[in-house]
Amino acid sequence: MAAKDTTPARRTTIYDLAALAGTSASAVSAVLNGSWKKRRISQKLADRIMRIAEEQGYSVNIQASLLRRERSNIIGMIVPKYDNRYFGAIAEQFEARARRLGLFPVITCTQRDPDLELEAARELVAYRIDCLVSTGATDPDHISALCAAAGVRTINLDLPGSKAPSIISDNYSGALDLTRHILDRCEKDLGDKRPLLFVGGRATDHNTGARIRGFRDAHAERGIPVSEEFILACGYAAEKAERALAALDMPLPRGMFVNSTITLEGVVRWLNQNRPPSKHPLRYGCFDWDPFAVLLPGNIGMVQQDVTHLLDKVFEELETPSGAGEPILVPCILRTL
Amino acid sequence: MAAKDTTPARRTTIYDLAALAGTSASAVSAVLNGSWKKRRISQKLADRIMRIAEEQGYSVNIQASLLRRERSNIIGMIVPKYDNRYFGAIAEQFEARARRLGLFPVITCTQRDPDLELEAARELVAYRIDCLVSTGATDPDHISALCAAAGVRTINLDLPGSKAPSIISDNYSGALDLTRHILDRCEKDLGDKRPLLFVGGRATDHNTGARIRGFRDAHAERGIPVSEEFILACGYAAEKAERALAALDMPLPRGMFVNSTITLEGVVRWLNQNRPPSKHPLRYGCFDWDPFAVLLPGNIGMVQQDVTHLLDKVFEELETPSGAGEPILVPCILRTL
DNA sequence: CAAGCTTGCGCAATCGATGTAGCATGATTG
DNA sequence: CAATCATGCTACATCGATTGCGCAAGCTTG
Repeated sequence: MAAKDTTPARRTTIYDLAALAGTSASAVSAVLNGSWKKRRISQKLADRIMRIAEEQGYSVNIQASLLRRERSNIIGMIVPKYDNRYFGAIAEQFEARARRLGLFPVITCTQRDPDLELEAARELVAYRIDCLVSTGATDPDHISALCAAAGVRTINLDLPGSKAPSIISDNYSGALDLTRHILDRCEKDLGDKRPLLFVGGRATDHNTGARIRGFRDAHAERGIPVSEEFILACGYAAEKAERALAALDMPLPRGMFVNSTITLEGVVRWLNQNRPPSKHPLRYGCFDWDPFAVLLPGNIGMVQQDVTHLLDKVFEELETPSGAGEPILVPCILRTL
Repeated sequence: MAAKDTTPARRTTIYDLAALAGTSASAVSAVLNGSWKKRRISQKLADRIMRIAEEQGYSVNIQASLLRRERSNIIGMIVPKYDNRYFGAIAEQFEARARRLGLFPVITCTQRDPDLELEAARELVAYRIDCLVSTGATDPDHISALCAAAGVRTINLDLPGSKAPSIISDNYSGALDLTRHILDRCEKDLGDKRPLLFVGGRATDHNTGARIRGFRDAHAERGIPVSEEFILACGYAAEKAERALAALDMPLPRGMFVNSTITLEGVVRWLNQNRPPSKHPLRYGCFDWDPFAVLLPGNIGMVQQDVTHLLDKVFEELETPSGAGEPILVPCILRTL
């Protein structure tokens, strides 16, 4: 109890190491950041500095380093949620790949909240990120504008924008395939030829729009008219789906197209409480994949978005910028069950 | 095409703003970081600076700011995976709460890889984080040591360590409750009184150890002996569970205790391919919760870890440090089905 | 009206790492 | 042996924001 915690423990700096090694801070810096060969530092001095740095448990002050350097090598990503396999996989793979490229990934989860998205983007910009990947952003163009003003590139993932290159799934084709499959199975298994019910998503968001087009076109191919009441774009949240189903003003169709796994949670919950499958056999498919949802009775197909391929494109864009334009479409994988 | 991208677009600094406002950089800095009242800057000047900053879309250079300041207000977290609801919820809630406290959360996913855990910790330390929360870390003490050397506090979450305060679920009680429940149901539904099969996890990790103790004690209460072969601590990954089940050298028990949702994926996959439930009725429970797994036939209980409560404790510890000691146990919630 | 406050603000050092420019020293060449 | 060159290293300005210190002008007070 001599001095009461008089150790604010100033971290070792290159100056400390320089003193210990009897050399200059420049030499230490050069050795530690790898530029020492170009700077004609002898192997001997390099070794000594390295050894001392390790002994002292030295760790660069990135803040100081970045302040001086041109690029930060920090790459930011905003992501709506972590409550499903799709975004989870995006986050994991994004991190792994960024790291492989020597970049430092910083991912922020914005809860599908437009204000939070902007706030998070602003914060990341303050950290001088080199590039921001906006995943599933509500208003990607707003984010791009904000970043552009600070000279930060953006890439849109999952939902397209007009001010930055966008990489998204081919939602139309995915929905077309899934809808065809559900219609087939409804007819084959249940002898039902009526239109399916589309549940979940926001009618204003690009992906839901594309999926609804695919959904409608698959019906049109078969000459099945789809009236408005069959489209329940009630939002993504599980509770919203439950409420929408409860408020349904017609007999529940035998086939359903569920627009996301989180929506599926609500749908399944509602069905279990209101339409025991024994009494009301159903066939449904879901846009997005989940390993347990795959096993649900009645689930006959899940569209898995190709995360690896999507991120391939993101990192291609990162390395050789092509600029904004038509979204790059990545095919989905239909997993029939 | 006049000059080919001759705009490295140097970001606006406080000096630029000072020039525009006809004042000094100190004044600008004080106004923008809120310390201007203490520094007796007039309201009038403050307003002018604010206006100009907004017009210019100014954004502080956090690197420069942090370099000068004492604390960084960055709080780091490492997390093993994003492929399940538990860690997803931890990440989401951690971010939200950190943000509410004015901290900047940086989460890194370490893929259950001990080397990556250390590497990530080292990197976060370089960013001068104020505190690191190691979630489910393989070797939390190693991380704590590394951080301590740099004067960075650590808090262990989900898996305990001896060198930092640890906040974990009460795995023993959770496992005891779940095992009792499965045993009851096996007897009631199937008339089976044999021991359950424990599948998944690493025997060396604290949580699996505690759960196995709970598992054994619940059997002991009923006088059911559990031999070694009933404990399959084969790792967490789904494939490992499948292989372990395939290699099982005895008839498959009627009841199972599955140690995580990711393990459950493997178990269910294997069962579906090898023991159609119709021919081999089972009762199983799982430590960890998943909304779709809840609906699986045969699944009769899931233990949900209380993420909100766990994070309450983490942030309590953050605000009023108590130091290392016995892990703080947070009760789990058994969701019977 | 001099001494002492208060108000409002600017100067300059500082944080730690980086990289350019330059200075010794020894080796090589004509 | 002088001129040239390569080698190995150091000094110092710099990045942008923060902050202790101090200065000037206006206001009180006796």
